[in-house]
Amino acid sequence: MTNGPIAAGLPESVIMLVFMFKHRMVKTLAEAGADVSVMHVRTLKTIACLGPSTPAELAEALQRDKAQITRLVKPLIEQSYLVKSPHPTDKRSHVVALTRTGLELMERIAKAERIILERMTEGMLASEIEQFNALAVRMQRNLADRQHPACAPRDAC
Amino acid sequence: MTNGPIAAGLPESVIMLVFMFKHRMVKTLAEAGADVSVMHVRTLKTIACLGPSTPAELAEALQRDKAQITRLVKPLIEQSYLVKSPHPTDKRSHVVALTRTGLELMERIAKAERIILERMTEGMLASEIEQFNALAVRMQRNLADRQHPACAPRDAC
DNA sequence: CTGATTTCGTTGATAGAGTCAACGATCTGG
DNA sequence: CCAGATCGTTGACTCTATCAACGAAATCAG
Repeated sequence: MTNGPIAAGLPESVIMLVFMFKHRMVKTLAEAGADVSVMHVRTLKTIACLGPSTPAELAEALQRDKAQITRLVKPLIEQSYLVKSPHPTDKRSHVVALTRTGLELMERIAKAERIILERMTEGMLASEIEQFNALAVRMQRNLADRQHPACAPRDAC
Repeated sequence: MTNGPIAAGLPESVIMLVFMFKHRMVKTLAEAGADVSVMHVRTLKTIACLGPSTPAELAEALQRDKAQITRLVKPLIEQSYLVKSPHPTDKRSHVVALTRTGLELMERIAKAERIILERMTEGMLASEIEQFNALAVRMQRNLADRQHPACAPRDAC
């Protein structure tokens, strides 16, 4: 029934990895003078990936509470990285889309993130990186709530 | 100079994986009636690994601010999972150690965590799990601050 | 030894991240 | 049309994280 011995350090190593990655991102963003947090960056990336989106769509894609989406999007609109337009068919809702400024910010961020990723994967084969990513996705899907269709596997962008 | 194309989804997949793992841990801990957070669990595990430790040692092992260690340890002492004893040679410091109650809690937590890990690694080969873990450790070390000796690679327990 | 500096853990302040409950507005199905 | 579901927002709260300042103790220089 089991998969044999499970590496006890598995959670630790990944938690630490993510912590360090976020840590570097925060520092890099601060140095770049971008007044956004890691979650703001993930929000922007998700919108770049999905196209103009409703808060509900972002909440599903990021697996976050809709309340948090509201609070993430607000400063991004204030800083003109996003624009809010009324939803075409549902007056309760609206869609947020990247502005030109938002796209420019994302380009700067992508450049910074690329440097971090290159350092992170230093000395690793492309095939190793690819496999690591694939395994992360598999485990993520294994942990997803199977009862809840919204948590079904999503394709990368 | 580069490693070729870097999977753009790498940060996303790992961030999401860690988020989901923590999410399950929080739920599991609540169900088990353990009034501790994920960081509390990591603190206990670190002490179990290192043995009786000073806050400074925990801060280094967990890569967290010493202030946060103070705040993590406090409720664990209040709940009698840890005991604080004076440091043998340094009157400024002290050591925290697991109590019998703390060890019992850790056993319960280990059992719960094992279930999560089995689900997470469902359908994966032991070799895949092992390799994933090894790659995570390598990337974590690549990101560690090389100037700062405290961030040097640590052996697992 | 003595004084200057450093280090130890604690505390306060602040910010980010995440969750839950409630609400008004709107949509939808009967 | 009306009852119930859904949308985004807000309030309140917890956990996580960081930085600066502090008293106490250790250490180092002279």
